[in-house]
Amino acid sequence: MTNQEFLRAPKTPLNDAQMEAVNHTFGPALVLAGAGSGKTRVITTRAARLVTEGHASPDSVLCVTFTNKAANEMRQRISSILDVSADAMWVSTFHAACLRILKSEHAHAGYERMPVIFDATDQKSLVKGILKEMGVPDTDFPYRKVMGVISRFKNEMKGPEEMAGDIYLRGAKILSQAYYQYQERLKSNNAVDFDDLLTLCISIFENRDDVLEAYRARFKFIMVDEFQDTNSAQYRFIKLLTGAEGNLFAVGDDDQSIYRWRGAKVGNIFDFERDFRGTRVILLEENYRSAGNILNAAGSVVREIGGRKEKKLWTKQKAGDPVTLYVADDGMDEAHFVAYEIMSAAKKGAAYGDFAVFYRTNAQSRTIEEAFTSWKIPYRVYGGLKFYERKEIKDVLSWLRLAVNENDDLSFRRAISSPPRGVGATSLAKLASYAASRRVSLLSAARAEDNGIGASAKKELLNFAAVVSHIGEMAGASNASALIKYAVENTGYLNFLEEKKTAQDVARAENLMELASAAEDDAAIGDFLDRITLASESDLVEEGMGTVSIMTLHVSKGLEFPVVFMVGMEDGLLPHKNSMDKIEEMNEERRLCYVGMTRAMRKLYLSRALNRNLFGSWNRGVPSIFLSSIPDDVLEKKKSVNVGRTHTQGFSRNSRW
DNA sequence: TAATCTTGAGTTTTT
DNA sequence: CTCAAGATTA
Repeated sequence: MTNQEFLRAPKTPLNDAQMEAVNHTFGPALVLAGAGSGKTRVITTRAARLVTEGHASPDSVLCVTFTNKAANEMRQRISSILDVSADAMWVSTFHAACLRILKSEHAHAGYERMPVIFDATDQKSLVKGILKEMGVPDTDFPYRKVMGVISRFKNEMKGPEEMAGDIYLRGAKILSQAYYQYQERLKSNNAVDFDDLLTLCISIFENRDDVLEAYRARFKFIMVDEFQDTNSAQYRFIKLLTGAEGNLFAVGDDDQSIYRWRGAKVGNIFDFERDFRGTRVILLEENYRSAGNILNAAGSVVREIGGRKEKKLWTKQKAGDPVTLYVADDGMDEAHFVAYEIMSAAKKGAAYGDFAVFYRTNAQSRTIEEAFTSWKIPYRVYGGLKFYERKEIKDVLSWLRLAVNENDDLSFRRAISSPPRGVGATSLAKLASYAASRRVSLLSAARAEDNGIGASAKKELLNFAAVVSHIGEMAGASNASALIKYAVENTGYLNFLEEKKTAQDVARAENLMELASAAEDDAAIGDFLDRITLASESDLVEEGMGTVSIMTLHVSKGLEFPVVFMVGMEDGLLPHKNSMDKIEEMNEERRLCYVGMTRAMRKLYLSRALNRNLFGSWNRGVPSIFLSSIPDDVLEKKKSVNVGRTHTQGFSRNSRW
């Protein structure tokens, strides 16, 4: 999983259960791998073994995971075990695998040219635009909900018709219209969204036996990581690809299922044995990561959930330090406690990279960051605003996307006003209705002589179209990085930033340079665009960076750190207030808590505050119900020592308490 | 058309 | 409190 584990791995022999899993060759297997039980090692060793023992050629193995980071790490580890190249092996995320399939098979899904991928931001503006046009009040149909419903139906392979007929769905009729429109818009932009990558592959497989057979013949062995997080579409995709021999090897842990709200079906783990007769179930129960007390405390939190696959995680490690529960006066005090503990350890020689701070909501990061800044502790926030979702990045990329795909009206709208060039809402509306009536893209409408736009805006539009065309012509000849540099300068975007010269704009200009260097490895701009829309922030987490890592509990999954702080252990935060009245959601919060705790190797700190400022008003902090699950003998309680107060010169700013 | 003010909403987000 | 989106004004 991490470098530490990787370096340690070759020295430790596999345990019996790991050995059984690695040596499993034919037929279906379900490996229930507890936190820190070496599941990545099992998958990679097995993949390598299938090849070295001659059961499979590299190109007949497909390994799917959820994050690029996990995929990259897996590939690296497999090739380091193998003496032959593992390049031919498909080790990737679900989405990247589907993208790759679609690149050859898109015609079977009704796409003449390979569609581009619209990311979350694009989806958002598409949905918002549709709702606005439909004149639906956003109080009744907030775009977030609408997007969620559409995604849910897609992942169940249900179209707008089925949505309209869903009697349990409030506002089904309107929602299904929005859904229909949404798909239409994607199609006319020659675009697909993340969900489509999967669902299109599924429908190709279901409608074209010959295509399905070809892929089945190729992928003799399929492995799935983090199986508990697969949604219906992903499971269906896997079931389709798994041929008659059923060489499907799934690894997962129902206790670490934290994406139910996104459509993940823990039930897939329970259905597995039914769907694949004769499944061999293997339990990995020995934990190699955490000290005894930490494992004990974490296990107690999740033990209260009903209907789990019962596993008893154990470790040979010593009990170690007790889990420390710090009761702070308020959020500031809590943050300064964390900073103080890290600072003291650092003075004794600990590396900042050994520490991580987890919280339930992004809003909690601010307080921690402020404390770290005042103590001069280097930190890095993971998650939050993604690099590729920053305004300046999306602005420049919109030019490139438009140049690559002239039907991309969404990118047109963004590019035309970045930087602003005297084409505003009125001209755009005219242009849009012209384009709609002739069924052409906005870009070709901009080039049209008879589009009825006023003279000055028309001139701007023609200039704009000329620059786009030029970028498009260059796209074939120059590499991605050079093209980005060209676009940054020739669209006037860099000038626009440099003229303003505020600190933010300087930072933005720097980000654009970073964008160009991020593209250096990609030859074609199209590949670069695909790669970054499928990239995520957690891909960037690296250890030994010499900085403290701070992130949400969700982002922490799959990582490990010697010392972990979990802040905000209060009812309303963890468990989150919106999840407290439904038992299933409450269980998911429990699992989330468990995931966070089991990231810790040596030392785990939990903290809560007696008073917490939320959205500008003070609330009394009620201890998290999860704390009451943890046995007293592994817990060491600490009262506030107000370490922050002395540091920040007295009861400054926010402290009324 | 673009900058500035006001209002309102705020869980998590692998791709 | 803080940020983003919409409304208003220059």
